[in-house]
Amino acid sequence: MDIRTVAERANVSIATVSRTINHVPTVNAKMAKRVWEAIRELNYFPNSQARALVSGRTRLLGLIVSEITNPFFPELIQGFEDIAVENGYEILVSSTNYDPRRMSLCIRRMLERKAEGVAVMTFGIEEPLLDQLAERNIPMVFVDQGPDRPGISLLKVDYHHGIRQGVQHLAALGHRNIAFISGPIRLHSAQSRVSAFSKSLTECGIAINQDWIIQGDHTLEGGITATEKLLTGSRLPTAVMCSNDLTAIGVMHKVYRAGLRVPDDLSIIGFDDIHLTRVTIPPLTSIQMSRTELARSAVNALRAHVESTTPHREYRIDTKLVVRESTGYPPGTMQDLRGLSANGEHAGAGKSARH
Amino acid sequence: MDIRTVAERANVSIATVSRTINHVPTVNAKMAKRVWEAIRELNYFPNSQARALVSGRTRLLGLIVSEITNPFFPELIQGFEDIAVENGYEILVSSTNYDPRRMSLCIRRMLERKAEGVAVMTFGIEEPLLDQLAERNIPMVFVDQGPDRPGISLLKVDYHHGIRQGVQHLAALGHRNIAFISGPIRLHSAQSRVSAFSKSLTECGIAINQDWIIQGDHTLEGGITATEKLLTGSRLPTAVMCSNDLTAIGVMHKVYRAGLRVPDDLSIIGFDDIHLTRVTIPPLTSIQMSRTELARSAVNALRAHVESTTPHREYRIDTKLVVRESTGYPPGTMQDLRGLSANGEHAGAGKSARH
DNA sequence: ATTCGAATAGTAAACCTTTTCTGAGGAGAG
DNA sequence: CTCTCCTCAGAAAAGGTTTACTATTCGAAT
Repeated sequence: MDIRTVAERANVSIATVSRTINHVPTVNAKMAKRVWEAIRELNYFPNSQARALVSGRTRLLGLIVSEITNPFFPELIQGFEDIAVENGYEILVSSTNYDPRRMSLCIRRMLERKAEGVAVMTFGIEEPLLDQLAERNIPMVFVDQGPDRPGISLLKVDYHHGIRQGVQHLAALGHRNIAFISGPIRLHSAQSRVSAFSKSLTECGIAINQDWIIQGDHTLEGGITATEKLLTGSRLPTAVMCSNDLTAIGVMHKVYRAGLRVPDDLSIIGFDDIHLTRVTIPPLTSIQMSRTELARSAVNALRAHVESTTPHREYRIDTKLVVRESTGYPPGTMQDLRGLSANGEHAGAGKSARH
Repeated sequence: MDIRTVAERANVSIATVSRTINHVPTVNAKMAKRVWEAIRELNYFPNSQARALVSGRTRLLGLIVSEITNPFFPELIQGFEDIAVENGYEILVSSTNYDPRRMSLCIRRMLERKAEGVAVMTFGIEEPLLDQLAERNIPMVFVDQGPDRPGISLLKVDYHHGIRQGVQHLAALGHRNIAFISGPIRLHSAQSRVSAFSKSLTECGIAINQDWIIQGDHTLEGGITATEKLLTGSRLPTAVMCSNDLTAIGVMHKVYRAGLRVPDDLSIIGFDDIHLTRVTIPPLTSIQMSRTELARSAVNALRAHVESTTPHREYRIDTKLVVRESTGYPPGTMQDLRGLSANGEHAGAGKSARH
């Protein structure tokens, strides 16, 4: 069943049917009504491939993420999809699993399916591969950094703001020995987070201990491994900041395994503020990077390029600290309060600090 | 740039190029080589819409899930994608968010994009809507139940096996007061899990207390709310089984908030065995339903229909108990052991039971 | 030498739309 | 009443591929 069937049924030409479907204003209201009726009766819907083939417009936005099993990304995908659909686009999601081979498959898929724009949310560097997209003038959005070309916009995340809040929060509680578990340092975003951390430490007058800056990989397991390294070190920090929440959850787990308590023995701060932070034990203090903002800006940027309405080169994304219960005073301070919390009441609740 | 450009460059007709690309055996090796070279030099790739339009084959498999932010689903999607790609298919994922309106959008998208087969992994009932797919003879896969028509396969999950193992495990530890937090009971799968639970209790000679069968909604919040209900009841169960892991994590959180300990005061068993169960505090005993199995069977079933090689009507999916540390003896028993674990060593590790 | 058949390249139709261009009909102006 | 202009429906081309059909070449069989 195709547009011709509808045309016959409504007693009009296929051109009229097409125009009706696409809401072209020059079609007579009476005829349009006949057409819509025929469409409903036949349960007709247009063939998107034929449509795309002739019009050159697929109304498809690509989204490349690194890992779909990291809860951060599904939340991002959800937002991206919602906003894309709101604007009449469909989305095509692909994940790289940090594998350059898969990255090139992703790109190929975007090309084959003729995505009109692609958001590259891998938080990393795969530029050489992405040249294929640039060559074909497909608008793109990157996070943090990207080639300076027309058709490319950047989502500039202000890591420093949130991370500084985190460090200040810890400093205010009395922490001076703060470790950082980074993401894979080949990722821009991971580097930016580390340097925002270092900078913030300096701002707070805290010395940087290189042994306490450990490379993780943004996974649960990475958090666990990094914590093992930290625990076997000569001196323990009193607080750990993590490059993402999954890492932080891994840290919490390992700390628990080691018989230590959060935040009594160690304060922990995550990054991303995924939904799960609300139910970890104790709930995780984290630096929020809004998925909705990220998604909205990405879609808007791509739309602006596609529909050639003055796109911006950069879109700013805020981060901010969300204090929960995984941060508290460093061990050895406030012994009076600590004594009080040793009864039936559970750890974090009684003594964790709130801003 | 199109197939014609390639043809000119390789000095052959477009038909030969097409045949080369599609590995049609009747093309002369020498020419094929020339064609491949031209393709590489031009960086050509075929237009998938044009291809699909004329051949009628999109090589696209649809996957409809209920919720992308529930970690179970990304794990499932990942598996589905991997196996689909292995077999030369691409996938089109859509989530319903338990909203019938979104479900019909999902279906429409599947139809418009001409998915060759659709796996409906919502674990629920939306059959009337899915008739549109059935009408057009699109092969489908459902979990547990589905209309009995040609072109439709079922993934029969053996809930009873895993859940019985769970109940037996609890019974062996001495539990007699076991609650169950179900999913939304309009879902087949949720119903099946409850009835498998009830049946298992009976098998173990444990009385069923209807007050302890509480409806949740497969979310963290649902787990928290259900636990609140449980806690305000006149009598507390000593163990809780949950219809999924997210619910269980919600329960653990609420139990922690209430100042109770897992498993000392309450044993908890989840369902699904998502990756996160390994790092909850304590690690969650859960009933495993393999995402890989589910994904593989779904893809295989769809392939069998599409490629019309004898598809099966049913594919069996196993479940099995994975014991971790959220289950232990009920409170009030084994006081001797309990006393021992009150020192620095952390709760679960010392006294939780392993099979 | 002629015919036949196999192998394989090329031609053209088909897939289903959108969109440009053409043309019909009606209204308004002279 | 005729002419012009405007509105809007229809015809037809275009988009990039696959594939059925046709054509060519070459070798083998008669």
